[in-house]
Amino acid sequence: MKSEIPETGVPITQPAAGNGSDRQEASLHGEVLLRLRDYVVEGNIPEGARVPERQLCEMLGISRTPLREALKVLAAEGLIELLPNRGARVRQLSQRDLEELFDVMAGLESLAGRLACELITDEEIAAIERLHYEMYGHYLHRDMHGYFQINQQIHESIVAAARNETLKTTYVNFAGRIRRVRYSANFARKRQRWGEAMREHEAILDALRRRAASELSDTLFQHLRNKRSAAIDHLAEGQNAGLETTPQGD
Amino acid sequence: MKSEIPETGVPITQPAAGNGSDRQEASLHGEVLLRLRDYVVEGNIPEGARVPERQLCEMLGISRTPLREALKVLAAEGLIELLPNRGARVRQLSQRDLEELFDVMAGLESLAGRLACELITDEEIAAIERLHYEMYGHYLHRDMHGYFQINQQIHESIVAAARNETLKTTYVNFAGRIRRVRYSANFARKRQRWGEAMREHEAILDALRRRAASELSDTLFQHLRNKRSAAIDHLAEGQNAGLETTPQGD
DNA sequence: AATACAAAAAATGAATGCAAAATAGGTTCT
DNA sequence: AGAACCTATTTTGCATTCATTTTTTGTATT
Repeated sequence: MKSEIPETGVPITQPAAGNGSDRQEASLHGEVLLRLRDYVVEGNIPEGARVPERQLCEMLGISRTPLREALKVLAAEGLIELLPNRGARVRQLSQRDLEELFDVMAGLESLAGRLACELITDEEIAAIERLHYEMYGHYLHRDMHGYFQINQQIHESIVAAARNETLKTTYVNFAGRIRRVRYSANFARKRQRWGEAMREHEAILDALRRRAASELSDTLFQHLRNKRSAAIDHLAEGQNAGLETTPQGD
Repeated sequence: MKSEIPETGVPITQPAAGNGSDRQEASLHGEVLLRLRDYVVEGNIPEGARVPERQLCEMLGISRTPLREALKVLAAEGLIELLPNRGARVRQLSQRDLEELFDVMAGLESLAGRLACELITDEEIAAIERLHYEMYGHYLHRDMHGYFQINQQIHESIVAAARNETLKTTYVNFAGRIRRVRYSANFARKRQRWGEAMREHEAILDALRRRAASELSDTLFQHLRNKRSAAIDHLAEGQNAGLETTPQGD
């Protein structure tokens, strides 16, 4: 097997019928775009692997026209790259690329926190506090999966509280790019970072309660920066060790 | 004239030949994308105007396939929107959309400033200082155009100093979305904001010299926030007064 | 005259077809 | 045997064609 994509394809038989997912998209192009984006984000295609259009068409059960449109969009989103006359391949992210991505994410969350301070309600803060304590429970039980999930919910809640759809969309886009790597490399937070991260989260909550915009902005940025270091370190180790990809991992 | 696009089209006769612009793009799709993006950003198509594919094809001298690919990408970039079976139209930005865009821009620049503090050289700071004094000259001479131009250069310099290509790309994308509106509405900074803006710029420079990351982040954000208010106010006035579009303005 | 309906025209979404480029495979030459 | 070259196959980029859907135009009815 020389970097061929695995065939996990379920053809798009019923474009807008009940297919488990709640999103509906009238056009074939849109459906293909959603499917293909997930497919790439979930790490089903090895990095840098060449992706013959034909094969994807068969996998999705469509012709090349809508597929190529979707590929162009995914390229614009930064998930894949299109080499002239040489097809699409999954974008290979260098360590530097990842650092950049993490920093932009940090900036976006930092912005989200700043904006959130302006209009967030007591109820929203209370909801985040509940999540925080729930997460603390997972921390005490050393339940990494649960912890990670709630952690993500907290960050999403802050972004939601910013009340800025443009920001949210951008945030989701970048999160997808990173998630691809996360899926592929299956990296998790280092155990030793846990306590630190919990303390940072408490500082975040504290600043949020006081609606201290600048302070929250700083705290969030620093928190994400620390995350970045842990992730990059872990990834570097994995790369050196020739880590195999684990598509379904989480 | 019922919102038809004006015909300013120069067909793409020589895809990669010396066409004034320094960018070269091998594929027809890429060329079309660049041309069309500029065309939209420069405000050549009225907001919300329907854009018949056929007409654009004739204007660019190509078939519908590469054009449609480009349209999909522009839609993904947020410049136009594609209504199912009803064609593409230039995305109409509500006042809320603009506020969101400005805030995201503010967040990105704020991030840029924060990152810039980490690695910016004395030479880069000196260059920005020179720009600052040049801008001050324009301010004294009440040369709004010159002022505006240098102002933009300063902000771009800060983004460049962040040494983050991902951030820069995102920044340019959002700047384009706003620029479209700027071109169309031809809004300029209010005179009364000038003095204020100059003082803010001095504070920015000051924080930059001291590499005070958090402070610079705050100052930049606040500066952009103030810009936002001025722009939104101006735009609201213009809309109420039924301001006509001035594509070539600047 | 205004509304409702129906047919025609046009525009969109997607599939197919075709030429050019790239890759693969085989052959020749050193 | 290995490198260079040439041919065949595959793949890509774009144009064209076809089927739907939308929009327009025309007609009939109240």
